[in-house]
Amino acid sequence: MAPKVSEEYKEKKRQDLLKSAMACFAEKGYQTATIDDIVTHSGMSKGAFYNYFSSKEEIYLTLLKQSVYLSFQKLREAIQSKETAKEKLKHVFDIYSNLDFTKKSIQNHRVQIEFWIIASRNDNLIDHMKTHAKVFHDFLIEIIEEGQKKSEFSKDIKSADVSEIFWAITDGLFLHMLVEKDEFPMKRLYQTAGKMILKYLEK
Amino acid sequence: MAPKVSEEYKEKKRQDLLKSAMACFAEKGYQTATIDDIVTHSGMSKGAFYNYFSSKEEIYLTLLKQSVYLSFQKLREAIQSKETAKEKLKHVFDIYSNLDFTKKSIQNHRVQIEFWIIASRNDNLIDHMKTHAKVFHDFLIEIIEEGQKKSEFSKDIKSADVSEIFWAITDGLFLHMLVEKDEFPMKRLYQTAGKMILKYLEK
Amino acid sequence: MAPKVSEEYKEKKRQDLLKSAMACFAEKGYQTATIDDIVTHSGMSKGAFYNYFSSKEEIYLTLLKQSVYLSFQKLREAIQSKETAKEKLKHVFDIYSNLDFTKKSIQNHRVQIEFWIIASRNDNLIDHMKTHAKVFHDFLIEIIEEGQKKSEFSKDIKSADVSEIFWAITDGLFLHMLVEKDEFPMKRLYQTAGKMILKYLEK
Amino acid sequence: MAPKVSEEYKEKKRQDLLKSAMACFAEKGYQTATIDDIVTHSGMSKGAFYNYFSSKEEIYLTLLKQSVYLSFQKLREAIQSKETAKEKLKHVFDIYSNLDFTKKSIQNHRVQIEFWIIASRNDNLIDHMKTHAKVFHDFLIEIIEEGQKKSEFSKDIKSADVSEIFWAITDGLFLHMLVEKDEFPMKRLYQTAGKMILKYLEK
DNA sequence: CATGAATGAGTCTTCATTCAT
DNA sequence: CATGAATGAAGACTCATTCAT
Repeated sequence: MAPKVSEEYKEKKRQDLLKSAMACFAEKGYQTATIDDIVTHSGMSKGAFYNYFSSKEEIYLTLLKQSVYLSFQKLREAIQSKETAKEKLKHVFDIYSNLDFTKKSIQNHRVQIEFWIIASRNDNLIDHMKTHAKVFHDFLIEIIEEGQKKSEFSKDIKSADVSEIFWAITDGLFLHMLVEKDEFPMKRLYQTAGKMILKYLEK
Repeated sequence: MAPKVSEEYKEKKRQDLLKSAMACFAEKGYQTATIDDIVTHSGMSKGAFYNYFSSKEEIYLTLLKQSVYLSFQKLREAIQSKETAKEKLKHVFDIYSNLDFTKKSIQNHRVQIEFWIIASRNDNLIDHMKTHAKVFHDFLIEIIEEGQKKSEFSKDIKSADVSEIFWAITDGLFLHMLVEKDEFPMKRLYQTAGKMILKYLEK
Repeated sequence: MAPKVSEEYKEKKRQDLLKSAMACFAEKGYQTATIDDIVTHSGMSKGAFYNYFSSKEEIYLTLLKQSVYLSFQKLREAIQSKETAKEKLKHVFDIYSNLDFTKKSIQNHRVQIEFWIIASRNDNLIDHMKTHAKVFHDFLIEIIEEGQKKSEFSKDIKSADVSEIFWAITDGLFLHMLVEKDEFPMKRLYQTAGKMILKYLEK
Repeated sequence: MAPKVSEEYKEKKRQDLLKSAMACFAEKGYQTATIDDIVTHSGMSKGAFYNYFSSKEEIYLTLLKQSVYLSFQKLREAIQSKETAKEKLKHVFDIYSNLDFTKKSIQNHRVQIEFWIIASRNDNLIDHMKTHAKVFHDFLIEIIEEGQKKSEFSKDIKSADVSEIFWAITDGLFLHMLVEKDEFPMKRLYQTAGKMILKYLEK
């Protein structure tokens, strides 16, 4: 027999909880945010929460998987129209430097970085983290190696290292932005970093 | 009334507690590490702890202030002997790329990054953090501008931005190392980043 | 308004729920088994459950009343063909010593004993329990006194006490069997107990 | 350095908690009695409880071990002065039939029997239970076999079976007493059971 | 009647902090 | 000053029961 509420209804509630959880984890951090915070934020009851997620940890992980997945999807799509490796790379820099650095967006990044630290203390989560990191890492390596094949970029350069440095800059800048907030010239810094990397890649 | 114990004795106990606290916060994180963990690690009693620090938060803050201060001192001393700005900069890269990436060292960095996140949620701590960041930031700006004055580096470049990117790379790489652990070629990555920055700075 | 479904249909569902409840209470105990366990086991919905029983307690009580009733019916029927009191008594011993000590049967006994304990804490249930106990108790007393009248058994013996001891042995052995499980020589023990009682009853 | 409170003080508190726990488990049962019930009964705080026992389960187990141990100690001591096996056995019957069937004593037995059921659902506890049961079981077997050696008792009888039946009667009678309460002629029943067993053992 | 999502009081457990000794 | 037992507020999670659909 069909369930009394539609799947869309349930999915919406689930997403509401995820949104509330993101807001709470961002504001207070994983440990400090409570289930009560989340359900109060979402207007649901505690019991309802546990109908959708089995634990605080589970919603946290779901949140992370989802947001990482979504941001990677966007990245991949954005690149498709570009021809040369250099253009692709530039576009990646553009995307990151044009992110809306609204409060909400910043908070998402805070959750991501916090997770990185939490994961580093937990063997189960580490694998999870590595897998996600690899997706982004490989994505950039692919572009760089394409550029090397097409002789846009120097062949003497280790693509993996440049990719690693790019993501380090990304995470490092976000980390700093968390503290510096409004005064942080994220856009300009990102573009500068882009130039720096391109200059290094070019022969 | 004359104090019953010498100041040195008290200072030693304080330092013991700080060391234990660092070990515990590094291993478990600020929220997860308990006062019990710290006093057990240090061999003292809970009562003793509260004679030296008024709260868990206080020892955490003290720790951070102290450890940042120590690492900056080392940095400043290390470059004194160098002549040119380029040499100084290279030396900074060298220092970071030759850090001992032992478990203990990694854990200290984890504490630092975690603090960055915690601070970002607390207006009182943010100022604190900014002040500390500024010390490192200014240190690098000074070197870069010296290089620009001496025409070692291009004058078209914003020194503050390069400094910011350098510290972003530093924090970003440490963040990634936390997860990748032993397999992470920190040294090579640091040297690559150094080359990248130098190439960008040079005319 | 005419009922929408037949009485048989409703009774069938009720019995299904009772069976499921017995299985769950047996497996997990009254407190630990949940309504969810019961409805999952029966394939019904929680709402359906509450159409047939007003509470967890109610289904529990219903179960107990029913199962005690059933087992007594069997006992009474089994005796009818026997002539002498001694034969009747022996047959009771036989019936119990030949019960199938399958997992399911053991679990039923567990439920019975557990109910005994739960009832002992609740004045309403105690009367209930006493009434049921009395049925079994009187049944045995009747046989023994018949034997005394017919001079099969010694008249110096208090029939009620022997009956009480018989049921104590029965419940005690089942209790021990719950723990000893497969290794428990229930059949032999029951027969030994039977001989012991008969020897005592005989002049 | 010496602890600030004596070991006796701590042991007393521990025993207070055990007493309170026994009272609460007896009154409400393991599942229904709460930590709050126990600490309220003992006049301590919830936190204090967890200084002495790590969980509700732990205090429950401790309680069981202790009370079983104590009652067995008493039993063994009581026997020592007796010469013949028959006298020993009679004395065991006497001890049980002269137990004070006060409310408190009855409640202890309720806890014991309830534990038997709980243990039967948990593989870890079952072994525990078997071990305890064996102590009592072996104790009786020893006496019976001594009587067989000395020709006080028939050699055709399986000592283990008689022992098993004795303990079954004991537990069975206690179970029934829980429900019948004051009206239950425990003493007389126990003596009757004793005669029954002795008659069976004698040649 | 059936469904199963929602409710929220109730439970165990943790832990920063206090304070009598 | 040192000790560590005591405190109790707070938090994650459960589950019998209700009720809108």
